Amino acid sequence: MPNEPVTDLNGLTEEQFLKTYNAGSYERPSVTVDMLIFTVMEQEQDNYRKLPAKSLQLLLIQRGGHPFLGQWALPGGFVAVDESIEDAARRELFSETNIDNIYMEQLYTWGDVQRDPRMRVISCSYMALVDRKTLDVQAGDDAAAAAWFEVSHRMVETSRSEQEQGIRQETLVEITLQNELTKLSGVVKLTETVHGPVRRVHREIVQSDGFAFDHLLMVQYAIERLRGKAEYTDIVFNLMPPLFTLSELQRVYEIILGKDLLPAAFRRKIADRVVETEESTRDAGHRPSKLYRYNLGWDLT
Amino acid sequence: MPNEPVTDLNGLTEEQFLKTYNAGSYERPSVTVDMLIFTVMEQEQDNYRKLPAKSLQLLLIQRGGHPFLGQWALPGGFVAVDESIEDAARRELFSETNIDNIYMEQLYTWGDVQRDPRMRVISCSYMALVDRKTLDVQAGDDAAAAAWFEVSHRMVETSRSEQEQGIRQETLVEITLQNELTKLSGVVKLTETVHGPVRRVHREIVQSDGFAFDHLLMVQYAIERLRGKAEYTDIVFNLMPPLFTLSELQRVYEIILGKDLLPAAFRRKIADRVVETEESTRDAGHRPSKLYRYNLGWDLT
DNA sequence: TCAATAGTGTCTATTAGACAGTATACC
DNA sequence: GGTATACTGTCTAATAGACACTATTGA
Repeated sequence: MPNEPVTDLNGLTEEQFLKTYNAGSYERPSVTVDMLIFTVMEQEQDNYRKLPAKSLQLLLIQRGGHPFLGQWALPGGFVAVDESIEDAARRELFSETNIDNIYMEQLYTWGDVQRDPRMRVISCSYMALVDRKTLDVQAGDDAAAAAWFEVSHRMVETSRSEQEQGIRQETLVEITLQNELTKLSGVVKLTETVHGPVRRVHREIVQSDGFAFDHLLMVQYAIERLRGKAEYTDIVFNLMPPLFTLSELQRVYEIILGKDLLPAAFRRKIADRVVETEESTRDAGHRPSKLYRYNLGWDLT
Repeated sequence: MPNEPVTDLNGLTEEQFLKTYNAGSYERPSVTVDMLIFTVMEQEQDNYRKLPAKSLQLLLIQRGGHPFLGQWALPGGFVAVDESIEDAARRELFSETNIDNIYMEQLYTWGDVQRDPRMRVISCSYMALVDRKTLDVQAGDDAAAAAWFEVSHRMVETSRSEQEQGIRQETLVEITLQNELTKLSGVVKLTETVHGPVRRVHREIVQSDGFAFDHLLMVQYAIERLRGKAEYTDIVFNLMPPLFTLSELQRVYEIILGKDLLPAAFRRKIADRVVETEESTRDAGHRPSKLYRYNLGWDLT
């Protein structure tokens, strides 16, 4: 006994409605994805004894056309109408790295009206984390002017003012991206207003040298998120190779958190996220170190 | 001494390029915002001594046309081409609540191809938190079929399987929204896969009774985020009136976190986020309670 | 007086921070 | 042997959990 189908004010059933539906021709924004692909690289060491220094790296692409010709931008592209946003992001990610199964998460959707001088473009940003060793197997590849840049950032100034309605705090964050050939830098102003319990953060580019679009904001946001998540998730392990020493792991945490950690406390804390293997490092100018791997599902029931 | 302007392969400067730029006429998705507006309400109490019970509430709107005619959906609307996403969200928020300066944060952007049966629609979801007392001043207003629903959710089943490549864990979350007139319920399946350190979460509606579109997923996601943020931010204070007792505050935390807290420990923890006032409650059938207000900028330098 | 909530003191368990001290390969 | 890193033991400080206890109002 079939139900009577629901009809709307025009007496149409849902099926009839959809058949005759006309999407209209009003103006729509374009939608893109922008990828923040991070990895950790080791620098060469002169002293055979010392461990190689590590640094956080970000993949950028040099623009070959207007606007922002010659400047550096995040890899990305348009989302097709018959493709989900996540699929578009994975497509871009794969085309840059040639690897599958990379950690990726949606970060934020940037929707200011004037963020692209050509037309209205809304951009959904994704952060991806890759282990450099896996990446080495097959990298470089196509993407003409893609390059890795060492990421560094620091707070250069903070000012605070109390107003009738609340508090306003401004922080300037200087972000530098550099490699052997190029050095890019810019400053993002974070304005935090507290009005009652309502906190609002506003980001603004106050100085930018070589960055296309609003991508500097995305970089700042991504670093902030990476830092935050490093403290309460296992996100950092996505930057590690399958086998690693606890010192290496600690270095990566230190780079991301921007502070030194005490070995004893660090080891205690990550003890159950990690499994010791039989293998160890060799040929270092010092005591060898046990290699560990990530403990799959340590936190699941 | 002006720099030589950069020209592209066609010999155009950026200015010339933008003047002649043609956005093309390929198909674009529509972009909407969907608002998750939460508040906390008090139920009437029969026993004059007892404190009124509180519950988390979400604002929904009953659809007056196809598709999903008669079902309930999150308030929302299209983002105009000359309006930022955030402006669109604030516009929607204001049109539902008639108040300004409400806490609002971007949650997630939903981009599956088939999420709207009419056409390709990408939706950016925002969560807003309002104190019910402020809201009472002027609410109800226009929005024909808007109504508050009590939100409850519980895990109904968890299963776990180990595969060659990693671990897969499925959790069913039952979400119920109800008020005096209507009871909606649905089940969301969360699939968490761990493959190496790469964790991925997939959400899927497995049963839905009265919810339009994929809005049940948004509700589940928002609850998860609210819970998470309650633990490490002051987000909860956005649900409180300007003056509140510590017991009231504790109840709201308990509702959101889904567990009971010990008064002594709770008071210690929030002690410096809060300022005692001269006022206290009266006419309760028991010892009166000091009223507190949020301590603006307690964490800023 | 008593029901119901408000609020405090204190013991214990757990976790984080600090730092000294031992261990070990390789040139 | 000396250098640079690997790793552990233990004291202390800070924080969270548990729970008993006292305080205060209005019907």
